[in-house]
Amino acid sequence: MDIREHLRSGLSAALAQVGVDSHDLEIALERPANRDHGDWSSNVALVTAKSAGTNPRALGQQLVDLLAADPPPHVTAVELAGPGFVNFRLADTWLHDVLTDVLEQGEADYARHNLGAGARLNVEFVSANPNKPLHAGHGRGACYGDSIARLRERCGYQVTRENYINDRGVQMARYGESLAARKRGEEPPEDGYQGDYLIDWAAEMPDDADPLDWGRERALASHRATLAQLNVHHDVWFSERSMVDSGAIDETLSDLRERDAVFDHDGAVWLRTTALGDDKDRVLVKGDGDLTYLTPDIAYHRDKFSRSDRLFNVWGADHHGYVARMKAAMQLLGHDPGELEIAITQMVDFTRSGEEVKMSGRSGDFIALDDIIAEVGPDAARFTYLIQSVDSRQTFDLDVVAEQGMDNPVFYVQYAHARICSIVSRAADAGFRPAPLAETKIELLVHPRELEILRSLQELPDVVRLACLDNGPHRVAAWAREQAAALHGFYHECYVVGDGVSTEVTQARLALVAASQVGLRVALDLLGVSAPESM
RNA sequence: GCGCCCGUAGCUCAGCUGGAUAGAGCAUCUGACUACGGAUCAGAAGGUCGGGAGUUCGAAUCUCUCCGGGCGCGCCA
Repeated sequence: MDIREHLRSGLSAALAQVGVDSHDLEIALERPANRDHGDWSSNVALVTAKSAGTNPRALGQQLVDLLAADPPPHVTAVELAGPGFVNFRLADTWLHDVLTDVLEQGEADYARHNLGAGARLNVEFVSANPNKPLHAGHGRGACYGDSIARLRERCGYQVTRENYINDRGVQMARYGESLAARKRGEEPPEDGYQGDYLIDWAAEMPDDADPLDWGRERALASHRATLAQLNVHHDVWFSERSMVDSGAIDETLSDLRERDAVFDHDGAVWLRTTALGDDKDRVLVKGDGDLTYLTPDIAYHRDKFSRSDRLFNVWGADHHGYVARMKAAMQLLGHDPGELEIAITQMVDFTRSGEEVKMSGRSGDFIALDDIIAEVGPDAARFTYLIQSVDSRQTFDLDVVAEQGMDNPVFYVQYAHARICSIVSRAADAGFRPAPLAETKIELLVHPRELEILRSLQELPDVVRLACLDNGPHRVAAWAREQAAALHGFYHECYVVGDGVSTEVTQARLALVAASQVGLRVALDLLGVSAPESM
């Protein structure tokens, strides 16, 4: 049971005794940054003093006196501090409860939540054009989208990972022409695709193949292989072209027409998005009868909604301007725009030896995602993409990330996991077998290093919940680093197996490292990074 | 001009639904194994949280404004 439940009910009862109604109040409890302020602290007195017609310190003192007279479990002291904080000091036993929780719930259930209540969530990410290999910039969205999916799965959503294939329209026609030209040994057309990869692909292409169809499959095979290296696997690859054949696009247009969401003007068909927060109305069908890019996109989102309760899109920074129109379009189709979440990932810069590595979309002059993975390895690539908030522009230093040393947090975390495996196997060699928790004297865990591991583990459920709520997997990466630091520090000061260590302490510490391992495995899995047993 | 993101230690970044003395890694300096992997650990130093104003018991966090950087603002995709 979460210690905060105990403290909350104690505070709630005390508030009732002094005549403050706390029923509709979420009593905040936090771990003070400063240890001198105790193990847990509440600001209820500061928050409620005004409405109670008193001042925070006076109210706080009343609460402290009541709580001290009848302390909640584990509480050894209750103190008033600062402007009116109620601070709790706890016996180490509260952390021993954390150990029990972690080991009883295990990797499968610790830090699992039910925020989604089983709702079907469609997470669409990557969705790169099927006419070139994935480039380094795609890596961020790929790893982010996949970790979002993992977080949501752990938090009670039924997730579908989806990749949209823009396989219709002029850019695909140009791609087919470029591929055919390369096949003939010619340069691609001026408005075609210039990248060297086309030379290789053309060489692979059978003489009788349709360049567009074959080229589409070739590009998708390339995407699939690259993503697989990053441990990213989509459940659905959804073709834009399929919506022409299925009539989904026409259906969408008539649906919008029936809802009076479109109007005709200057020979084009317009969507009324201004009424819903967009800058201007948007053309769906151009004067020449062609569709704009927006129309299939709307049809696609309409289709996703037909099979999902909620949608989550990962878009690059260059697409943030389309958020308002897509939300407006969904609203015009009768959906709650709040059920469509769109995350924007800021751009990534690559440096090597401090020098910027140039990327330009023109003439296919880009760093291939494959090359990044080959240079730094899949785990380092994933961890690096994910350790930073996607709201910030990222600088990805290839030298630093490729280094298998201290500059590189992924190895630091993985090493902590490998080290635990090593300890366990060492203990096994010395004749120690994992004992049932009931027979383990976990109350022997009193060293500050031991308790630090447990404090950190106690935070993991909160970290996972928050990371899910604010779509920030980087929080999990930061936690993993902290847990690893706690483990390494423990390792140096507390021997698990050794001449001066009693059997009981060895058993207790084996339980402790097992719990740390559970936490590390949960975190690494959410990040899609492997947890090696040796390195 | 309008919209979104960012501005925190020398560098790369956390912290942002308000909490007490603003954190981590790297870099710099000083230390630590005759027992579990030194890819480790301990310590030191390092700050006008871009500037200003406001909200209040309290602001890196919320509001306004200004400055600086990035990305967008098509009957292109």
